[in-house]
Amino acid sequence: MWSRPRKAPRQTLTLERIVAEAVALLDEEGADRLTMRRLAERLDTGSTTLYWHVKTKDDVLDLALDAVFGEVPLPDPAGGWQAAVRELIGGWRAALLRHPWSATMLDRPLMGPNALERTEFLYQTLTGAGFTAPQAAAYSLSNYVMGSVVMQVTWQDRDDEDTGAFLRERAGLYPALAEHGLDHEWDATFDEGLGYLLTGMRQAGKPKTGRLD
Amino acid sequence: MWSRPRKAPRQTLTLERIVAEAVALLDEEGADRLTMRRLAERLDTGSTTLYWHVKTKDDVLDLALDAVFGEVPLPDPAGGWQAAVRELIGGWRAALLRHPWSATMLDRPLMGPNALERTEFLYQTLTGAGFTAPQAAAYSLSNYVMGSVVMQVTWQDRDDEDTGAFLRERAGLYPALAEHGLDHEWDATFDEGLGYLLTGMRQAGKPKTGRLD
DNA sequence: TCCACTACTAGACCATCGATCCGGTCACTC
DNA sequence: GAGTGACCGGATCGATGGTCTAGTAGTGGA
Repeated sequence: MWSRPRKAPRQTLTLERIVAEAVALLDEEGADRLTMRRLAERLDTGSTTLYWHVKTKDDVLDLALDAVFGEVPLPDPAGGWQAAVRELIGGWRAALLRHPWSATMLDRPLMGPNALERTEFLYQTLTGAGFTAPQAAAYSLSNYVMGSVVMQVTWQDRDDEDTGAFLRERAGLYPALAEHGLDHEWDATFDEGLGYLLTGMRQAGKPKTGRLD
Repeated sequence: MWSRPRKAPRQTLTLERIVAEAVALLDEEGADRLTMRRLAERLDTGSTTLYWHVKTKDDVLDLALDAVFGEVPLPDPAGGWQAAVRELIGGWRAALLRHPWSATMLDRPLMGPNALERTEFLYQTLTGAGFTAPQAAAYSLSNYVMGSVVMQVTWQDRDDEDTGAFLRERAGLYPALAEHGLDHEWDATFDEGLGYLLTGMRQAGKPKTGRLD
């Protein structure tokens, strides 16, 4: 998708409008309700027309997902690498949570310009902090956000009543889970886990470079 | 009479056979090639028949996914909590990677008995290690595995040629990414990130309980 | 011995989807 | 003012998830 050359625009229907409407539709109705027909209808056109601007439906999804990444603010690096990482990752998470459908789509290559820009920022922040091989750190951090969002989106809107009851019924089988796993303070838990990662990264880096704090 | 084919004996089609065949089909052809028709064909029956054993296709997927979790060995807790966690999480990752299609399905509630058993084990290991509130730790760890698998599955089979070329062409835009982000030693990187997490967890727990080592 | 009942199977069918074919229309350019 | 290429859409294709209808084979009861 990203490597294909862009067609010249004309007027009424533009790629931007398509993407914006796709995001709106996804926000309002969810991933499984996005069909080319429905999207076309909202844009007051025929489904065929969309295929002039876009090769497949997957293109629409790729573009919509990258639009979400575009909402992630790039932090000011002046506050130190850990603050920058926290801010970037936090914004990353917030943007994905604002558009819960995006969690279902993280299994596609994030090669859009917005996603790449954020990843590049992460790598630069980490190398700037003294990591000579920032890959593992960047990998851990992005894995952690992705996983967190997928997990939260999967569980938070499901009837907490239902899962709660389900697990409590089986408290005999899963005692620790039933006792500690039910109430979720998503934000706090996320921050705590991010803290673990940053602590570990600081520790691992220190002996080598002495700069990571 | 004698030329008539003997009708297959009773009990030919069981839920177990359906799930096993679904996993095999998913392994061989991938998630998007699993259709009820194809699955029925492989089981030498009609697609309708499947719906006697199963309510929807999602049921098949839920069962198949939980079957993958069933492959994750439960470690021996005797070696200490960190070894147990490493072993559980490593086996978790390995099982998912053996069935790459499973990465696409992590956005559904993992309420199967096999998945729950592993989660319970994780919670028990962590509480046994002295974590009074093991939720954040368990959350971090499972998020990390999930994210790692999704990331690796997304990227490793994609033509490394293509993404490599794509990024190198844009090395001006994404210098740090092009320099450090291309070669992947998946296993080592995963272990390193897991190390960060465990270090962070140890540090965080120590002052409170003094037992986490 | 017969009959009802359960477990199970299949073909035809429905609505819907992504995508394409083919036939247009409109705004520019030469 | 003819032509060209950007743009649009109705009809349609093949495939899918799922249901309806119509069974059949074996089992237990009377």
